[in-house]
Amino acid sequence: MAVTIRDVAKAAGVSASTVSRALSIPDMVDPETRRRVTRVAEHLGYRPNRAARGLSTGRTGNLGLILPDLANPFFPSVVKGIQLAAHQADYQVFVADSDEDASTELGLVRVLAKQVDGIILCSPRMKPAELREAATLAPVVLVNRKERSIPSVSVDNVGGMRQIIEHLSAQGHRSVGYVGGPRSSWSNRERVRGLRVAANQNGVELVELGHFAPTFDGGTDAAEGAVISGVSAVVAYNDLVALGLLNGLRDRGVDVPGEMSVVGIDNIPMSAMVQPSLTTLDIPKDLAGRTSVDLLLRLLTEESAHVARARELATELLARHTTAPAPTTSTRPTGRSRTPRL
Amino acid sequence: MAVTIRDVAKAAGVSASTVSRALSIPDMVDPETRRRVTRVAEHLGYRPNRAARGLSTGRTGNLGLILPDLANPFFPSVVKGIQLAAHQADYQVFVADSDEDASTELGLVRVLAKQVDGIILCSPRMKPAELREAATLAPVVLVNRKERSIPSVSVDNVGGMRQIIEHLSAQGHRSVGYVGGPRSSWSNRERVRGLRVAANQNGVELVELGHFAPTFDGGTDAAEGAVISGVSAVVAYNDLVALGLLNGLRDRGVDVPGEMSVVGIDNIPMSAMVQPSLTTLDIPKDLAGRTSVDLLLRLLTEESAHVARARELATELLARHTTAPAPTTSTRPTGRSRTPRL
DNA sequence: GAAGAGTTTGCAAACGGTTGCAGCAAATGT
DNA sequence: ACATTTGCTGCAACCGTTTGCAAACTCTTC
Repeated sequence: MAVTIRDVAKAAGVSASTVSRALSIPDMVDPETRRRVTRVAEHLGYRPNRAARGLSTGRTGNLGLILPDLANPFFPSVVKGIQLAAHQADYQVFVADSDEDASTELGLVRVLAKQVDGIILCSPRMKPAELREAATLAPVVLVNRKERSIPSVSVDNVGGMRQIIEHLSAQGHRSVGYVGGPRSSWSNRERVRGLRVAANQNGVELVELGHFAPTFDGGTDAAEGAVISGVSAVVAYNDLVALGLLNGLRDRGVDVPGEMSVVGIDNIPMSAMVQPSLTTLDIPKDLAGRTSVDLLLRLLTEESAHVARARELATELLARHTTAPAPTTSTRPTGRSRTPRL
Repeated sequence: MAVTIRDVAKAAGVSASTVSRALSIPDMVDPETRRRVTRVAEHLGYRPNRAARGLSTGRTGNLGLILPDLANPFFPSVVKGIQLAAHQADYQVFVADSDEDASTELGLVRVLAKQVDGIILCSPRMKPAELREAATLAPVVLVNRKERSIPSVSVDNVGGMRQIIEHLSAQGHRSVGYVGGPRSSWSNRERVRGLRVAANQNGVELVELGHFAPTFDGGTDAAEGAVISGVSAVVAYNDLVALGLLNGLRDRGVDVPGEMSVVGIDNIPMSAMVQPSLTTLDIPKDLAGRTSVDLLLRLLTEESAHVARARELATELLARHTTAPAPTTSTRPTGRSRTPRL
């Protein structure tokens, strides 16, 4: 049916090996033959069968990507970055969504392991032991997470939290709430840690408001607690939560940013569209995707020894319109004060 | 490195063929042998190499999925539906994002064709001739689009548009605007067509406001024209556009739904979160994904002759809070009138 | 007890590539 | 003119499966 290497060989009057070499190790064959072969191949519309090639070389030209939830607007940018970088290197990407279920993820790793050259794993919930098991099944790069001895691309959470706290502190907030994400999430733990350190250093009181689902509804649920706690600003686990929180606050008649400042994390597209637009910590999603592919391919090709195995990306606070100076008892909050930019 | 069928064979004291059969055509081997083989395979952690299997059977166990933009919140649900159905049938999915570029898409089809058993193609922009070319390269199922002779899963756009117009008409709107999507989009053309028919039948004037990018910003851009046109309600090409439009209208001080009603299409998650929540035409995204896999696999296995090749899914109007009775010259719009439900 | 039928198994040839090795011709060295 | 290197090519084995075919064996059946 499809045109094979032997078809090309016959048509060009050479052996299959020569065709193979003409296409993949060009300067091992005579320029004249090479030209003829490539012309014939082109003409016949020959495309090497990657599966077959994979069989003999052990390299499939495929990458696997496992992530918890494609519907979370954080991920599409990452995926796009990954796809872009992969395609440029002539790799295809298998994407698998685990529906936020860590056990499914390990299963997916098992299934994918044999079919790909490496796996990009975005699994905030897997346990360290599981991660290490996964890493034995195939070359793995972790995204948005660090784990001893496994290559990873992560984000400077601590630095990001510092930026957030400093921004709030500079505006006079002395008591800041944190609407936490899932207890089992690695990022969540990192963020709490970063917030504590930064709060401490800036003389700010950090009030942990509990754990919530990393969704819009999770944020809505958190509004009540935020109001009661008496903080003047709240940081949310991510933008989706922050958006829900904004919604919950509005329902309760709390003016943002006049009476309460809100900060998100991720900078998902929606955060700039909403009104007032959300102050948030930008995470370079697309870059993270590209970097992870870059790292993975390096590990596959290079002697893998002397390549930096953990990369940490910088974040940047985008001061938009949900943060403002803390209301004081003496002054009524204006709600129209200009939001300072960093 | 990995354990092969021969390893299992040796360990079980049988030939490779027997192992192969024990696992894939169980009742062709002696129950006793079968038991032994499966036990050994299990114990050794044997997993058949799919690429190798693909080589000899011609079936890869992979499906390709090509779509224009993962970042468009419409698609993740579709992708999830596809993945779910595919995994259940023991297929893996290659996902490729074309960045809204139709020519990239044809290239992707070419690349994927040899590596997958079939392709699910979601390409609003490809020309019919290109689609037909694509369909010659691999079994193809179209999603959200119909094209003579190519199997497809689409949505009842005309019926949906009728629901929208009837809803608006019932509330006294006599002049309805349409914020169009890209000129080259098939769905857009279908929607215009459906709107015209329905408007005609309901004695409603349809004002086409032009073509806009299928994004939030596209919607924002459309606001000015909508206001000027003097319509009392506007239908947007999709929810993203509707959301942008809402934003643009607010900037201009136009009260929704008091002075202007707005209807979206797609029912993306965000549409329920925004305030006021968006009245929109729900498209069964997840179902569309599952159906497309179902159809594709049927075409691959069944004698493919007598399987319905085009499936059309029903839509449902979700009346939320951006639609209300048309303002009249005699009565001032209240803006707080209760939005009727269908 | 031999022939025929039915099971169960193994051999070997694919599937479509890659690659070590050997062969051959031309170029180079002396 | 001969030996040696160099450059290019083909042969054949291999990657891990599946599968047509035939061999071997076990039952029936007459």
